Amino acid sequence: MARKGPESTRSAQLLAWYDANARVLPWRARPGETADPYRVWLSEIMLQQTTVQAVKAYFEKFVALWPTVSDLAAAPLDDVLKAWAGLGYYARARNLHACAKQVVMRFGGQFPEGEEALRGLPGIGPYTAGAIAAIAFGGRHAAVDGNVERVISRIHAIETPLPDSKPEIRERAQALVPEARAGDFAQAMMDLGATICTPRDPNCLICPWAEHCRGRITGLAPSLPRKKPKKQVPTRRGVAFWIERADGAVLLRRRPEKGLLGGMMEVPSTVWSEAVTKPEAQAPLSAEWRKLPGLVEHTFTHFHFELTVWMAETITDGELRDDGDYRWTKREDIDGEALPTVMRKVVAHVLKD
DNA sequence: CACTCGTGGTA
DNA sequence: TTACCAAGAGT
Repeated sequence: MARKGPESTRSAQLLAWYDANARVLPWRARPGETADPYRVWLSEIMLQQTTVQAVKAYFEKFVALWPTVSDLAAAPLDDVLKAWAGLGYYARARNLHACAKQVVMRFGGQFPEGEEALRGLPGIGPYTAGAIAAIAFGGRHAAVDGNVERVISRIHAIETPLPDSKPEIRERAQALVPEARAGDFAQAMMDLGATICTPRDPNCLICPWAEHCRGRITGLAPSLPRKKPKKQVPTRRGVAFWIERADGAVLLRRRPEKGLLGGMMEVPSTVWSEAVTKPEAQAPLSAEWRKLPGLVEHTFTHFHFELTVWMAETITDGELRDDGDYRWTKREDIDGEALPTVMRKVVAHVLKD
């Protein structure tokens, strides 16, 4: 048998560090426990571009509501969207539900073990496929997320900016994955990135890889990985229409399946653009409008948003101008609706007066 | 490949 | 306040 290379030495060092420092997380199997692929998958979807802290409560809620993938697959999509409301990136919730149904229909309720098969399921991309294959099934796969990109960029002092450096990073990450304990190794890499090899001010003094980290040795570590500059975000504006019926119910509308906040509920609003012209012509119905003072502000990933609120009361509900997916919701039921955060801000803005 | 797609925390 | 960032995927 060939002598083991430097990669296996480094893998062993990191696993030893992990055994002593692993974080305890709700979705993570304790030492000796068998990983539950459903919990691994659910957590990985929720953790996409989302902090551990934000995910914890949602993860607990989901496993309480739906303990198995079959339970989740059997739930109405709207219930899933309601439970996901506030977590963001709502395409994940729709793909989560679609994926659960496929796992039941195509795989008898058991997640496939292969990275390739996992990659073909909705919402599972290169990172998540590798993570599930390694963590849930022990396959020798790298799970290359933002943490791993940072760690690998630093130990090899890769100065090529992202995303151009992705192929090299993936290659170097895969070379480090040990024959055994690939799942622990994947989680160790992420723990290292989250607790020591942090974006700002990395703590190289206690890093298990400090000795041979090219980034630390050259002094480049804190400035890595380099990234291509991103364009600045524009501002969009709109008007939301808060319409109350005589019995106190409020008019809500479901957004289109695709696009921003797809499938979620909203307080009916105009188009969102730089300048809104003739808001009253875009209202769901004709009414005497009262403009609420103040603004609802919200920042999305790629634009800032300023929403003003117009209010009106109506006697009947048979005068809607279009055949949009409207629903009258009682005031006390609004909190339970699938409202994204920006729309909850609208509700709070109206109710505070 | 560049862009779209949320939210909350931090310096 | 602004900017960046966090276990990315889909188009």
